[in-house]
Amino acid sequence: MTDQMVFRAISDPTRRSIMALLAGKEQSLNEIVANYQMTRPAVTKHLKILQEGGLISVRAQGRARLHRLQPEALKTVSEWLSFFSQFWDDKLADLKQAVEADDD
Amino acid sequence: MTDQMVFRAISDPTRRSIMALLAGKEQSLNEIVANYQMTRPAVTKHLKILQEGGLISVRAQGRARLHRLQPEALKTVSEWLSFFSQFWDDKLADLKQAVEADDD
DNA sequence: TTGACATGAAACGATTTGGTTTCCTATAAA
DNA sequence: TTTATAGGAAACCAAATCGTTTCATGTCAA
Repeated sequence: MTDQMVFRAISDPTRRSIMALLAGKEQSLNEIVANYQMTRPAVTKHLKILQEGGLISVRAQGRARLHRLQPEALKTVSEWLSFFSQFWDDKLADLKQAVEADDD
Repeated sequence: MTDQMVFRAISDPTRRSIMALLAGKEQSLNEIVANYQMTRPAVTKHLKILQEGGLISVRAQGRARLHRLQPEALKTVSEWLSFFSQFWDDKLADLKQAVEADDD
């Protein structure tokens, strides 16, 4: 579950769409598939890559497997971004730092 | 220069490394190449993809072509992230919104 | 204007990616 | 204990990705 796996996971539009879909509630494979025109195995592969990036978790419930978003994995991206954000918006970067320092 | 091009551009570790390299100062192709073990044409291709994502700009100076980071393009990623950040850190998301609202 | 240097362009190749079809397994319900 | 349903796995394919080598072009300096 390296940093690279996260960046890889979010690079595909279908996967970002699935993340948005799961933001509301956990969903089974078939529920997710219903939102796309691709086949079930194709979606399964996207879910596997999201899982490898730590962006979703899966739990079995009977014969269904429920997929849940794990947004904390996006902190990797957030931290990477914050380095560059100073170049476009110092004010925001400073505030962000302050908040994060306050949290820890 | 769609959103997808930005996500594509940052998905490769070499390209993220080049971005960090250019954060300090603009650099010529050969200067950039000196930092990697791959050939010049390989780096050229990475630079092209970064350009397509709007993440760098290029200007000619004599026979050199200077590459400069355009970090504003990362706002696309930042905005995408902010949607999910509410799920892991409401406080930070709120502050961020407040700052951005103040800026506009 | 010749030579050196910075870059561009084209052709090629191995691997990864994103999709498919087909078949198999496991669980719930009748 | 069948049967329908949810999902997994394997084999395959086209296109994209990331790299290479080779050759061409443009610009500066002597």
